[in-house]
Amino acid sequence: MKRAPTDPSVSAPVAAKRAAAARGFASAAKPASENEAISTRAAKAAERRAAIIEAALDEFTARGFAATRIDDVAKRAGVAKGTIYLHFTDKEAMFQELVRTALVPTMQRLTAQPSPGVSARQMLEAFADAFVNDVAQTRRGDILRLVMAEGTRFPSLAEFHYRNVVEPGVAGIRRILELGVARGEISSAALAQFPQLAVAPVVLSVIWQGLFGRFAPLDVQAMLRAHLDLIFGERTAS
Amino acid sequence: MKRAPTDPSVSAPVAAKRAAAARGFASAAKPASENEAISTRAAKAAERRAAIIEAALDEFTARGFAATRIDDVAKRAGVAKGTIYLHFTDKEAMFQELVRTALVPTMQRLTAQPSPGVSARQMLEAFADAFVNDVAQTRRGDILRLVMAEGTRFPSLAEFHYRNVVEPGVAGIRRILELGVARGEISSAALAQFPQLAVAPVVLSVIWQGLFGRFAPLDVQAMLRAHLDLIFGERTAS
Amino acid sequence: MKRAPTDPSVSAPVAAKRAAAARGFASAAKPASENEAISTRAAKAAERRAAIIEAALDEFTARGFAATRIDDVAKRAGVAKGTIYLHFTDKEAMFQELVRTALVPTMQRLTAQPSPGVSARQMLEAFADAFVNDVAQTRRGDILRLVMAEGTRFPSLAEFHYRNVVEPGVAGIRRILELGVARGEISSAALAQFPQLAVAPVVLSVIWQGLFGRFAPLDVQAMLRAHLDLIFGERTAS
Amino acid sequence: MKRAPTDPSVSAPVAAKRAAAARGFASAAKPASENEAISTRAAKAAERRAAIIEAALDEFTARGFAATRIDDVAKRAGVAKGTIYLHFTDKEAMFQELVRTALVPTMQRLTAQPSPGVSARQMLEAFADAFVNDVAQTRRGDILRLVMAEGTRFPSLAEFHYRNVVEPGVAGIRRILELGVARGEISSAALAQFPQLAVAPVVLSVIWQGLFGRFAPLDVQAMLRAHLDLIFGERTAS
DNA sequence: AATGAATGAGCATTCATTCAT
DNA sequence: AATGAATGAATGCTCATTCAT
Repeated sequence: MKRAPTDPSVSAPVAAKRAAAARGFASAAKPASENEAISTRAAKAAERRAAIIEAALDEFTARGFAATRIDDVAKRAGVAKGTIYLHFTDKEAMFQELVRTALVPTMQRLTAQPSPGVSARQMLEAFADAFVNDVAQTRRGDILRLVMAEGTRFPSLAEFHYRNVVEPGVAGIRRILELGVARGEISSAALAQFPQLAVAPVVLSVIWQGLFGRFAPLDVQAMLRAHLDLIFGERTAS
Repeated sequence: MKRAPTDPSVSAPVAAKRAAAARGFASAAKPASENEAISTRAAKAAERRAAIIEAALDEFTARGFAATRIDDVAKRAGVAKGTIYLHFTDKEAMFQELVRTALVPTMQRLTAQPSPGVSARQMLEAFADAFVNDVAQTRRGDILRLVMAEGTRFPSLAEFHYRNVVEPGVAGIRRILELGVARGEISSAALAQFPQLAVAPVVLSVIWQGLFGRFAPLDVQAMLRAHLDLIFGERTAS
Repeated sequence: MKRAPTDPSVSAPVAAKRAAAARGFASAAKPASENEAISTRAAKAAERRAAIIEAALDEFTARGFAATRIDDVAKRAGVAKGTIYLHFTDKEAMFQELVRTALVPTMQRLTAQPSPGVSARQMLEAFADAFVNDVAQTRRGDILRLVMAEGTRFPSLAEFHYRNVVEPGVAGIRRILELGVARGEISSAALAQFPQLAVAPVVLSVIWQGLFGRFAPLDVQAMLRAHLDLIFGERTAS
Repeated sequence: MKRAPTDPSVSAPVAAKRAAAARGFASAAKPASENEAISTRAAKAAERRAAIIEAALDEFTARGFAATRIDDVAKRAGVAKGTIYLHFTDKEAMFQELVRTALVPTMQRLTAQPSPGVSARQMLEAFADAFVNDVAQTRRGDILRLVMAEGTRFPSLAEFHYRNVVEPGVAGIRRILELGVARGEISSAALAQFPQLAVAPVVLSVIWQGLFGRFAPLDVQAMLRAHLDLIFGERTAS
């Protein structure tokens, strides 16, 4: 099994710059210093940390936990190997810390409070669209895949995601489904008992694209729409 | 990440014996000699090979490819390390060889020819039952999970499974769905366009049980039944 | 360093046959049984032993001691690995036994009694010709090279060759040189003190051809003749 | 073949110190900093590299390429195994790199421009003396032996030495011989056609001392002098 | 804080030797 | 005697982690 560079087009320093501007993932670490010109020690440290996180995610999603080398993460982040250990106690801590925080905000947004006057179908459509736009087509999809792939080896990680991503997500979906049943939009009461059924195509799409996307890509959006038709009992034209 | 024995209750010799009786995986290698007492060289070799396969599957499913040590496979199989290299050229060949062949026969059986006079619902029910009995509750479920987890790192493996497991499986399901639509059992024509929707809960269940089964087990059978109700438009009692 | 087959054109069975007919090296082992048709156990064993010796020499000269694999010797000899251990206690014993006996008879012939009425020059010419024909152009040259290459690591082997090949050889040459001096053929008396000087070009040629022969072959015969001219004080035409 | 320490009298730290003072081999790496007390990172690295080179030469010359263990080189150099891989990509690269550079400067000096007003005999005498002092009696002699022993297995190494050591050396000797012929010092014109004849005793001495030096040492200096007498046609007193 | 050279435990693979058949 | 499957010690190389600068 040869080892290939994850992204040879990105040189280390460029990667560092790009990483410094990482959206979302490490925003908490960089307190948006009052002035861009001001570059305090703390700001620099935050930048570095963000670069490391960015690089680590790239490597971990591309290679998995075991096959990722700290050396490569460091190179990609544009820092020295030792620097990583100033931010993370060890490789596993880095992995778990990164993967833990990477999805929570997104999932919280995805399963946010439904607006009152909206139909269940519209809610699920919004959810599906958000998933396609914010997860399936971004690096978050890779992270989701990573959690599924490595979760078995990191029980605490799996449980963390269950508590913070899956459970709330399923609960949110269930609320929507119950609303749909209550309003008569959905005829199958069993669906609310297994909200997983509503999410299953999302899980499948993540796996599918990761394994087969290269040669047999799936039109996730269309599939999710067909799924909603199924749930809401609408007969689609053949 | 501390390394723990995958199954400390099984001593090496016992493992070897158990392996000798391995169901399915290496059956081709042991031609069921006329008499059990007969123990030819070939039979012994087949036994050993079966033991290695068994052990390797245990270790690979428990730890993943990278974290599995040949030494542990050997110990678990009750053979010396060198013996493994009499049967497989290297670790990766062993991994791919095992995982490639492990699912194909089962999947072929699962998606076999539907009996003529049977309803689409019955067919899918049979499929769901077979999956629960032969995959979800056996080691094949672990292997399926393993393919999902490592497939990204082994493109040829992913493609092999696509061609030999996924594509035929999806095609089989599609035929059933089309039959259902033709017979009026299924109202949603879009389903036949995305047979993946019919299989999605199966994929979800594999992932779910692998990650969360320990603390939040899923009643896969019940879920699949609910899913069929959804597909066939039957309103289940709440 | 990739490992390449020493002689891919020779298949194992053919090699065995050819080995069975090995000239010289193992003749002592095959007592020329009364009748060729008779193939006693002993004769078969001798044949096998000869095949092993032949194969071992091929491999050892091609790869050196450390890089030669018993497995390859067995394959080349057309016998099973275990069979080798019926004839030799271990790899080193095989190596030493082979290399020890391979040169002695030849060297004895090369330094045999000088015919009485022959000039010193003629004697040395005969020696040079014999060396070129029987050593430089045959596998014995490889063996000589092998001894030079591995001798440092096998002190007893080096000493054996000193006692049985070098010492007698040098003594023989010295006798010839003294004869030449006594007869007035040779003017330099110092030569007889260092008979090694007379043999030095022979040693050089073995090394040279082994290392550089591929791209810078040496005309050994011509060089040896020039050397004789030097020794016997004849001025060669430019 | 029992494995014995090459030089048990030298403890690791001592070896490192000694290596730091290695003559010639790694001189380029240590830029002779202004003050001996100054110990920059670069200097330390150079020291380490020199220690590794020294140790590796010891081991390689004592055991040959295949039988040398990286572990032993590391121990002897007083560094950890991994450190070696910071300086050389792998064992073969280390071997070739060391052996390639070890002889070139010496050989260049040996075959340097002859002073104009000097006789051919004096030139060859200077060459012989330099060889005895700088090669035969130093570790360079071992390296030369090593090249002869392993050259067959490393064609590129053999060719490198041919181009950089042998070819220029032979050319230099040839020039001297031609000068001698032109001046009437040398009567045999054939000698200039085979300058190898002038070097042959040098080659023989390297081999001889390596194989038989322990129990039958050769007075190389005297032999080379006798050889010069032979070349220049002087009759030595018996 | 940052660096990156140094460390050494860890692991895949090889191969001489043994021994049951 | 002959076989070749099985063994397991040996060894090259990797890479997470440490620490002197």
